[in-house]
Amino acid sequence: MTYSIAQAATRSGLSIDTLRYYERIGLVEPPARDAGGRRTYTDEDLAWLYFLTRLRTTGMPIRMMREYAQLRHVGVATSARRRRQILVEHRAEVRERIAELQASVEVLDYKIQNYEEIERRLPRVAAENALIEEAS
Amino acid sequence: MTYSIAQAATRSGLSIDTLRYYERIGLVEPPARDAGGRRTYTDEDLAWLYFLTRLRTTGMPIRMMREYAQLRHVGVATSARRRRQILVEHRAEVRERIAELQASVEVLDYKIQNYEEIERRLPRVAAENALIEEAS
DNA sequence: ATTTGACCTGGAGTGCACTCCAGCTCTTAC
DNA sequence: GTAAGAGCTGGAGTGCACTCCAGGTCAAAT
Repeated sequence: MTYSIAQAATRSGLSIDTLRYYERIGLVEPPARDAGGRRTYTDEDLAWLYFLTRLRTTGMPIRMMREYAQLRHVGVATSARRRRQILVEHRAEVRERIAELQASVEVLDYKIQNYEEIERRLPRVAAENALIEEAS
Repeated sequence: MTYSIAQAATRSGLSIDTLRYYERIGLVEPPARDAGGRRTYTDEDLAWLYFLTRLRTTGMPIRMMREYAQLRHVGVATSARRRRQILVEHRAEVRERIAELQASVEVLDYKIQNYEEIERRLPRVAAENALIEEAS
C-alpha cells in the first residue's frame, strides 16, 4: 500500500508543502516515485512522519531532528547510542517544559481567581476594584 | 525603588532590546524617565513583566498578550470579564498542550526503551539489529 | 576636560519553519 | 484528443519574535 503526497499529508497532519520541504532539508528520505515521477509514500514513511510530528510537537528544533534523521542512515551499530542519547536529553527538556507550563497554569489560576473575586464585587462597589486590581 | 533598564532586564530575564521592543509594540506602558531621559522601571512594572514572561512561557502569541495588556488600561469595570475570559481560554490551551507533551514523552519512552534493548544485544549480534530497528 | 560606559532612537537584519507561486508535466475522465 | 486536476521544480515570500546596528546624548570617574 502506498500513498500519494495528498494522502500522506492528510494522514500525517502535515501540509503537502511541508512534506516537500522536509524532504528538501533532509528530514525525510526522498520517497519512491511512480511512473509519472510522483512521490509514493509507504506505511514506513508515514510512521517516520508520525514520529517527526511527535518530535515537532515537543518543540525539538529541526536541526536536531535532522541530526537524528541522518543517524538512521549510517547503520544501527554505529549510531544507536547517539540516537538514544538525543532522545534521552530531549525527554528531559520536555519534562522541564511540562513543569514550566504547570507552574504557569498556577499563575493563571491565581489571576483568574482574582478576577472572579472582582466580578463578584463589581455589581456592588466599583471604586473598590482599583484597589483589588492593584493587589493582583 | 526604581530600576535601570539593565536591572529590569536582569530581574525579568528579558534582554534590554526585548524590553524596548515590548514597549514599542504596546505590550508594556512606557516607563517613567529620569532627568537624563533614561527609563526607570518600578516594582509594579517588573511585576507586569514577570506576568508577561509567564504568558510567553505558555506560548501565548504577542498579539493576544497585547490585547490583554491594553484591556488593563480601559478600566476594571469594563474589562475584567474579558480579561478573565482570555485567561480562562488560554489556560485550557495550556492544559491541552501539557497533555500533548505528556503523550509525546510516552512516545519517547517507548523509543528509548527500544534503543536500550538494541544496545543490550549489540555486543553479541549485529545482524539482528536491522530487524529490531524495523520493528520500532 | 576628556574618556568611559550606559542608555537613547529609528530602522535594518536574523533565524525559524513554513507557505506560496509560476510555469511546467502527467494522468484520467469525458 | 482535449480539458481538468494533481503533482512537479526552483525560488521567492511570510509571520513571528526578537536582535543588532549606527550615530548620538548624558553622567560619572580620572
